[in-house]
Amino acid sequence: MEKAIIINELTQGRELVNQLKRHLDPSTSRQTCELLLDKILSSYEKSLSMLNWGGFAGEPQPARGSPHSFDASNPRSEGSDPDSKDQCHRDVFKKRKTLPRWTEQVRVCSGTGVEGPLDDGYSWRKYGQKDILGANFPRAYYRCTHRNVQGCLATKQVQRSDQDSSIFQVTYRGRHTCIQSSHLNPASETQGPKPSQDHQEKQEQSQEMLLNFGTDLKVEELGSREEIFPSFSFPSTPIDSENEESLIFAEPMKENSFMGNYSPAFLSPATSESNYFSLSPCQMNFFGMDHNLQTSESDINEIISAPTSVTNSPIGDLDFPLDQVDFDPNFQFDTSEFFT
DNA sequence: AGAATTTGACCATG
DNA sequence: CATGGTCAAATTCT
Repeated sequence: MEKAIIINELTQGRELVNQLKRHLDPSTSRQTCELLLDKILSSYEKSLSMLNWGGFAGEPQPARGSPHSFDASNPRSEGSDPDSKDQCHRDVFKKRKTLPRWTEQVRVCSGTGVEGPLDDGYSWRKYGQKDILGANFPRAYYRCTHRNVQGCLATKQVQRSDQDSSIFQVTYRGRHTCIQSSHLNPASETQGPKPSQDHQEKQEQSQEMLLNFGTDLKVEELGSREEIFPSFSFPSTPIDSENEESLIFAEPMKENSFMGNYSPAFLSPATSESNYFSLSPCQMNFFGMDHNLQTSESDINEIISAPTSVTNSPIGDLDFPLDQVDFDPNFQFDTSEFFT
């Protein structure tokens, strides 16, 4: 498993080098080249760190959702009693706090200029939209379509970037506990749902995403950064400083037949958005999975008071802040210029 | 008809 | 009180 990931990383590094090679002409901005170099370095760093520690420094995805009870997760059940409504509200927010949260920057580039809904392989249902202070574009709120059916608590927010309207910042919250009916893998179904299947499932997801992107939108993952650190699990870490993840492009290797000729649509820090549009539709779909997801528990009491997942799962619950220890301390965050 | 989206109102939080 | 997040009725879409 880890071997495959490392191979992924290294292969990406090779591809990036190839890309850089193609960029070696005067027309390409030095910035772009440096960006590629950063990515290449990140790829190698990641691989090395994985080899060094024998384990995966950061989980590619957090564990599947903790077994919150469905009832609790569905506060709105046509509540006729206003009092209970308030109570439920509180529950909702409590839950929210305990959910892992991470953000990804996604660039949507389509030849026709149609910025469509970002399809990340899950089915989302929009439940709100809000104008955000200081932002040119409203923020859209989505939750998993299967929330009511399966109690899946995953939500996401999509915020279009002010500077580059082709960039969306997607903030995910909570993980999918639902089963995507679109692709029920019979092989894995027979094994039953086990916590240890997370990697596999996530990989399926990303593959599916790739397929979706291939036929529909071209989406690039630009990067991601973790937002929140609870204060207690990592006292020695400067909490105020944000940790920025380098760009990791972990597309599944098996279906990369289209990999040969992707265009240099590789972006470009927010400074050079204009020439990006001049490019023809992306020929390459890169999808980067975030390898440094962390949970964001802000209330220790809640963690302690919700030990169900810990006791139920032999593997342990990655919702638990301990998995921040997995955060690779030696990893270099050298792509900070990437973000505004 | 049922599902999804829109949109103003409501609520918690700082 | 301003702001961000969510609800839910109304509306649109399939």
